[in-house]
Amino acid sequence: MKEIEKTLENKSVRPTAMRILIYKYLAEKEVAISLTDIETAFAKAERTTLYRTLKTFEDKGVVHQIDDGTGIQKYALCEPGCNCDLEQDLHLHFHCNNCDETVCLTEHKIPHINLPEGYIAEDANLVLKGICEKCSGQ
Amino acid sequence: MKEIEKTLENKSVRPTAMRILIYKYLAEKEVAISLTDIETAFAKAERTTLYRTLKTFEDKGVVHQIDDGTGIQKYALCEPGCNCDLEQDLHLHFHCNNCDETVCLTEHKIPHINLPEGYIAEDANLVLKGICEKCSGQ
DNA sequence: GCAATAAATGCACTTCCGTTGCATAATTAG
DNA sequence: CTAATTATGCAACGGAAGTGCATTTATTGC
Ligand SMILES: [Mn+2]
Ligand SMILES: [Mn+2]
Ligand SMILES: [Zn+2]
Ligand SMILES: [Zn+2]
Repeated sequence: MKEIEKTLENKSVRPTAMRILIYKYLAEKEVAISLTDIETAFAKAERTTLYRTLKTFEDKGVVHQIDDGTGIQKYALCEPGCNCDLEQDLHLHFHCNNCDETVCLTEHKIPHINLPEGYIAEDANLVLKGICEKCSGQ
Repeated sequence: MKEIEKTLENKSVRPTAMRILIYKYLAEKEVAISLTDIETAFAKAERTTLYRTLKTFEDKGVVHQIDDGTGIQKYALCEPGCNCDLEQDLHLHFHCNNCDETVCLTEHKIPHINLPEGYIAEDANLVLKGICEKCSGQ
């Protein structure tokens, strides 16, 4: 479990008890996680601490934020070597209309789009919505 | 100006005074509009009426809703013959990080994506963010 | 035209989520 | 050990979406 502490320190995030717990929680879930999810999982902890932990993780590149169109901010651990800032690193996300879960499809990059004259793209977000593999019965 | 009344009636929306005003407002703006925008433009009108007008417009296919990632719901008039439900009608949206405006790029459809086994796509949202033509100095 | 009915509007209030200020506790650096 | 920095706890705020219900306005059947 010293692994996690190493990972956090490498990203200059001090490995406090709470942060390690949250990291572990994120690591064992394979879906995008909201603040409310974490709040529920750690009912005794302070909401603000959880909130700021996520923000710190985001700032330091431990997680990336996901906007899946539900209006609720979600987060997922960055892949090792992930470079969220760079456009070529942008993968798409899938939101299941049935189970309401959102997953990263890290292998599926957002295709390049030719914009009209004068438009300069700096970032992109592509969310597909439908039925996930778990819910589609296969 | 009977044009607008006709358009609304064709979509089974009763053309009340307020609705016609809001329609005109949407028509003369070439960017996506939020409830707050409309609230500002029609300061004397009731927020709820404006809110429900947008919802009615959306339900009846007068406007389509736009999620540009700002967390604020925006709306734009549907193109004549637009079929927002159908996947092939999905166009992308561009949000300017400078002027904070969002526009429909109705000519740019969202490219088809090959999802992993088991995933069934029903809907999609693609937002590009960057500098718009007005702000890019050309 | 008039009463009965349906739809639109106005007002108040709520909920959800994200966010901030500031005091206290814990950790780190000198 | 002390001072400075950082993390946590608690309370409160704010924006935006949404709802319930009374009232006004429009529509329909007669
Ligand atoms: Mn992701
Ligand atoms: Mn659009
Ligand atoms: Zn699912
Ligand atoms: Zn712009």
